[in-house]
Amino acid sequence: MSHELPKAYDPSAIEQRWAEYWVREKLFHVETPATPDHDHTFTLLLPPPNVTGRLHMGHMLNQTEMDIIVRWHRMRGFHTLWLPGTDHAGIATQMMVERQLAKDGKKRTDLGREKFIERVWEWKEEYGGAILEQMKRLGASVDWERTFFTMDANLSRSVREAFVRLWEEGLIYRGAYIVNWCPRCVTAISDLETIHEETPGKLWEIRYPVIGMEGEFITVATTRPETMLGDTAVAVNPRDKRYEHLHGKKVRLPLMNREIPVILDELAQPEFGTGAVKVTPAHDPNDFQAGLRHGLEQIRVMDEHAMMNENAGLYAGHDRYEARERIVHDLQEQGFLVGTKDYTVPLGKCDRCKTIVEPRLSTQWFVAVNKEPKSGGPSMAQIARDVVEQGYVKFTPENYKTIYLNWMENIHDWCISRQLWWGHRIPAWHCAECREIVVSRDEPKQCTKCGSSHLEQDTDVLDTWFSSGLLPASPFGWPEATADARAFYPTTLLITGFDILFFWVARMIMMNAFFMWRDHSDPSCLKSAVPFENVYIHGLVRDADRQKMSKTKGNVLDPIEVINQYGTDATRFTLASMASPGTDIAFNEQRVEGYRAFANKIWNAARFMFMNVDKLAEMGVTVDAPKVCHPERSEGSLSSASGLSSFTAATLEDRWILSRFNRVAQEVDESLKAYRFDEAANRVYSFFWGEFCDWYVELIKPRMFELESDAGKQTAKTACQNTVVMFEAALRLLSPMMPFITEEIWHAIYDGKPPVESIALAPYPQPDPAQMNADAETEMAILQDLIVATRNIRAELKVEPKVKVPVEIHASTPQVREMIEHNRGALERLANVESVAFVDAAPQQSANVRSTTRFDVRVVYEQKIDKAAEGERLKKEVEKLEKERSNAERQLGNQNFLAKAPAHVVEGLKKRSGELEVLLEKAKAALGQLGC
RNA sequence: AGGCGCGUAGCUCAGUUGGUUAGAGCGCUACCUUGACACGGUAGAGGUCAGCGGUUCGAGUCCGCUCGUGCCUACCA
Repeated sequence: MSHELPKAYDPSAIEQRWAEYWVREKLFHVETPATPDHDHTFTLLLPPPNVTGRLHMGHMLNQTEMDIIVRWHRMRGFHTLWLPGTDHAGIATQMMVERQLAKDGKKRTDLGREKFIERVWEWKEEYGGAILEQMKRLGASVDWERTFFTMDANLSRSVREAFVRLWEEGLIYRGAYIVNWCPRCVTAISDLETIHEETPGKLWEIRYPVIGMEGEFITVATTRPETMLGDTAVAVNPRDKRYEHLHGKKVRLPLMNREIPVILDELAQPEFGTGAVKVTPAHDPNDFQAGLRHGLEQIRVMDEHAMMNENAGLYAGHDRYEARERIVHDLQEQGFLVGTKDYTVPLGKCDRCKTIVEPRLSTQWFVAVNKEPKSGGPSMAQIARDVVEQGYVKFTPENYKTIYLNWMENIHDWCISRQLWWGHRIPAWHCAECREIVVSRDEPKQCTKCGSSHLEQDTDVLDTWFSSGLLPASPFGWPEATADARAFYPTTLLITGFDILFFWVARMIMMNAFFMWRDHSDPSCLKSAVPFENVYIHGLVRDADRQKMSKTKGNVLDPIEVINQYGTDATRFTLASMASPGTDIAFNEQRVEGYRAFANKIWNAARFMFMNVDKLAEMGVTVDAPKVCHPERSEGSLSSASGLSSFTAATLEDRWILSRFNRVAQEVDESLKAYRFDEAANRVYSFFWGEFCDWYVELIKPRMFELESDAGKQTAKTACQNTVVMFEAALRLLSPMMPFITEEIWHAIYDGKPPVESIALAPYPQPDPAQMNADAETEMAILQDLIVATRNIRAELKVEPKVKVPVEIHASTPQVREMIEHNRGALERLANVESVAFVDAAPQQSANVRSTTRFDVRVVYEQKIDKAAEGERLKKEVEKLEKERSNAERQLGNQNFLAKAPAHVVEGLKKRSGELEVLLEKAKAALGQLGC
């Protein structure tokens, strides 16, 4: 093989190419298996981004985590499907197109519903794929062939099916209730889409004169005085003695001059304020309920834009806040305003446009989540609780289980209708003759009640989350029991952010579990009804100062720009290395720089490897590329081998790196099983850089460079072969986290003729206990200590870097001595040592000596040293050792400790105590030698 | 108003069921262009684990309180 990697690592030169290759070759496409095999299938649904979306850091974190898990499973031989799609995003998309129309001075009503929807589809075709294109640059290994859209024909069919079934079960109802209304979006929104913010406001106290009782008033308080125009009663608590004399009376509503009754209702709480409350059934949810209890008239005083309407008397035509000012002014003028207080109100705002929500009486469609279906069985919320309580859906981190159950416990009916045009139109038709509502999967020809053919479809569309709540069953063809559904449902895992836990995760569990459970032939089987078996919830990506990224703050980082600057691999690795469960990520560009350096390190290690392979090739010595088998994907069985069968463990460093690799492979597997992306990333990082590059490569260099004799060439061949084999395996280990650079180097190792089309299809290294070697690790640790100690003395003595020095070594045992003798070359090379001499007695302590329990090493070098600094260093060490020793002595002298602590802890401490004696003695001797 | 979480080196964070010497990256200091890499190498400085009290042979880890800080949920005028 002959390889020419460019001198500098340049991610932009390779990443685009591989991203396109993976898509073009359909490498991550999976067929539907003929026979389902859930134990060896891994399915994951991409939380579908909005068609209006642009990729942000949150997406990138989410997708990096998913891609790592997906690639890891795929390489371990699972039949792996990562299903992508986009969401039609009702309000957001409609707003986008409306804005486009506004540029031509047009409104959607100018076009009419049909033409407008056509425009939205055109928009979607043109711009809707942008975010998916961006995803490709991240290397997301999704099955592009299966990309869905929530308004595709088959998904729309699922939506209609779900709606009709819920209607038939009596779980969908329509009626006039108070809903959260956004006057800017001109639609109802759900409770969840209303965000509450404590906002400073005012509390106005107004007195209503009691009719027939001159000089008598009832004082009420309100934060929204404009609603008083719609008051139809004043409520007092029946137990409230203060108002007993007013029972059955009427009051005159100021400004409107309307007579309204004093009613007795628990709505009014004696402890709060004056104990009397104005009742506005058309503009407040509590008042609405009270209104129903007392048969009060509902007077709407605002229109859908929150402008005061014809019922608002003098104030008609004014905006709600303008009207408020005028009303307060007029009340003051007319002597009805008793007081004004500062007051903090929890204001509801529209999640999308931040407009203050107006509670509004309007006719909407609702899902009764707590109600039992007509044909029997538990409610939707009940099933949603059951599947989680019984562990069929597992949350990581676990505390989200409690949060979820808590929310599910207090869940209210869900308003699912929206007064928009873009979305799934409600499959209900109103009879023009008899007002009957006909709910149907297909457009009905005639009214089921009176037979009239004058039917008009309801104009509302469904909440976007109604359709996404049917994922992942819908793209698999629900309600049909398709082969896809059998093979891939329930999905294995869902990875998402906590911000959509209630919006989406909870609704998916609720809707899927409800329908699948009822579909199931064996209804006791909740296990197979769930939409996914595991949920992993990750944190938020914040800026470097832990601030939430937001457009208004201007601290939003565009992942594509970060990628352009540092490369996708480095950016992915950064996110992975910081993704510790349960915590947010403070995204720091310096960190990305560090991981770009890591990629560069790998790149250069590869160049070193290829340089030597090529040098040998020129001498006629061939180094073979390692053989890698294709994971047996149809079987789904895990490849048990580390892929290191052609590694020759000839020397200590060989045995050591082989052992370390297997141990690291094990740790990475364990980390990923627990979604510890940070641990997995850090393990691979420190292995590749801190062990493979810093030690192994340095240690084998002598073997690589001695090419004079035939024997030398053979030694070099083995060393080189080992490097290639180890490198190749390490690439596979790293590949899920850094798919691009690993793919590039991997193909280079195989000289463009790899055993499979992609490293992503090669087997993931699995730990092999037979290749682990505790002795080699211990010996290597001693050798490393020896080298570091020697370097340490050199630095302390300020030996010129280029000067080689002789050392004397006293080994604690013959075995240690033998090991050092075997590896004296390493010591000479890595610590710049001229010669090694072994001595029988431990050398006298001095600044030239370092001691451990295994060896003493003395550098033979005469140089005036900084006595003060050396003394300082030794004093510190003695202090530290003494403190530790006294701790140990105290513990070991404690009968309770000896009796209660586990044996290995006691043993360990005894051993350490012995070591401390030796080390302390030596350190003290050194200090004495120094004359301190 | 309820609920949850966090506070460990200058910065960003690890620290698994309490167990011997609290770690990493970046930054910092000194030295080094050694035949892959200055996006590099070698050595080093830096922590009373927010504070107080308790449980325990033993606490960064468990419990209580205090201070600081962040988030979620909620129809009280």
